[in-house]
Amino acid sequence: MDINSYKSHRKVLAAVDCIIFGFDGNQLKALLIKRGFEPHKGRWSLMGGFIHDDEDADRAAVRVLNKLTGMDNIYMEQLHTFSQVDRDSAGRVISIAYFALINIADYSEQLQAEHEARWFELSQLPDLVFDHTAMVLKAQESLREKVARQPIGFELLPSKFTLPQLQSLYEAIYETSLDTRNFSKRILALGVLNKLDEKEKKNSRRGAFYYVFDSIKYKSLETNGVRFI
Amino acid sequence: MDINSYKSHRKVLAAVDCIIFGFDGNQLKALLIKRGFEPHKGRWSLMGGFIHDDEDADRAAVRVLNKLTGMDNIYMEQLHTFSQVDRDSAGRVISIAYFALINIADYSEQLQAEHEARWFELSQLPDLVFDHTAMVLKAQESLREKVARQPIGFELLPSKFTLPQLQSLYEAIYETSLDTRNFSKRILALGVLNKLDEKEKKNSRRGAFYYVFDSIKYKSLETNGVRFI
DNA sequence: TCAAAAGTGTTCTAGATACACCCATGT
DNA sequence: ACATGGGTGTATCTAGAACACTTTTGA
Repeated sequence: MDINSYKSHRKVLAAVDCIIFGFDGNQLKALLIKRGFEPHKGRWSLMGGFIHDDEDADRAAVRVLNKLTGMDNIYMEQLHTFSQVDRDSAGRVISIAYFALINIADYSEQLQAEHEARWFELSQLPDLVFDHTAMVLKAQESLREKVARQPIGFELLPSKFTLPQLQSLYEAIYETSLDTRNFSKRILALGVLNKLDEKEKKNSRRGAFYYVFDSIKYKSLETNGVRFI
Repeated sequence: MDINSYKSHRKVLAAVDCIIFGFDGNQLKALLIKRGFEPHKGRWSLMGGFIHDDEDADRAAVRVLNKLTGMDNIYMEQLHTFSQVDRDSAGRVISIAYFALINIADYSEQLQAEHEARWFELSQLPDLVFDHTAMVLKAQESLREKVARQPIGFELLPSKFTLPQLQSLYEAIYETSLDTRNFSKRILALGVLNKLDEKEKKNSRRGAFYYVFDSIKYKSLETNGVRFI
């Protein structure tokens, strides 16, 4: 704080916007809504909301996400604050952007309909209001950095998943292709996956074994940080 | 944005606070000021200020930093936004924190006196107002992550510097000690340093050669990212 | 029996680490 | 001559990259 009186400074509206990532087994996607009010009513937008008097930005982001998805305990982290003077055409609003990772299959069709929400491939985003496109791009960049060092990629998958699914998630995030042998070696060497007896049979005749986390080792990786890719 | 009218939401004050890192050749330090106004007048604090109507947070941070140091073109990046409801005892203020890297030798004694500013070792910070201690800790963490992948460590040094100085900078940032041979091998292998004929003779009888960046290769590292450590 | 995805091992290479002595110079 | 910090090379180890075939099973 510099100059004396707090009173001599104009206040601003403070909002949060959520970049919600999901993975459909194949593509990395972002959840967008049709904006329900002016300005730009009817255009595609990130889900967002103003910060209330009695909550900080983190709680506002959780509230906003919960409103759209009905979900709690979602992985979410603050991304960046966007504060261009004219970013919102309706007045001075600074927005604290968050990104969230959810298991796309858990997302209720009903809520989706209610909010006119839709999953978009990142390579095929529609025109977005304000600076929301920049937010999504920045979130994607940050996701790539994060997911290489913290075990958060799993947040995008169901609790049981197969190695081919996990590999395909990493391939989608990095827009690259990985060697199956090296991938499974490295991931299994981390010792955070437990193999189940059960197989997933939708994708192949042979079927692929399901895995789940060893949540104890998983936590220790979370605090220490590791190279996943 | 969620619920309709922008008008139904209370506005907040928006500020920036700067964590200013400097390196004295030995220790990594942060620049703090004696707060000149209430609340908490006279206590140690980060340099900060409110965001003006006609500027975004980045520009506010540059302005605030310039006011304290007289410097321009300083490396600075947004760190995190702090928005706890009661973080500022004088009212609702959200603060967008930035960290800056400066060459400590460039910082004018005169301005230091004017603002009652002082460099503090990170391990010996005084009590700080509000959540400023948390800001410094987060900045330190972020600096460590950043400096390993981007060639920003150099911002803390004079334009001519010696290998022992550079090594000692990395040792200070990571609070570790590095092998001299391996360090010089790796750094020189990056090909971003040019050796001068001149020697720095203050620290030893023999003297250590000065180096400067090869700014062209340096830029390409900046965009691509590399492992420095 | 065949199509389609799952699963698995070895070699090679490059980068990281460990490690110790001589050099230059001012006093 | 000696004390102090500067500068350099080699051997070893480890993690990552490259690479192709066999297995399973439903249709």
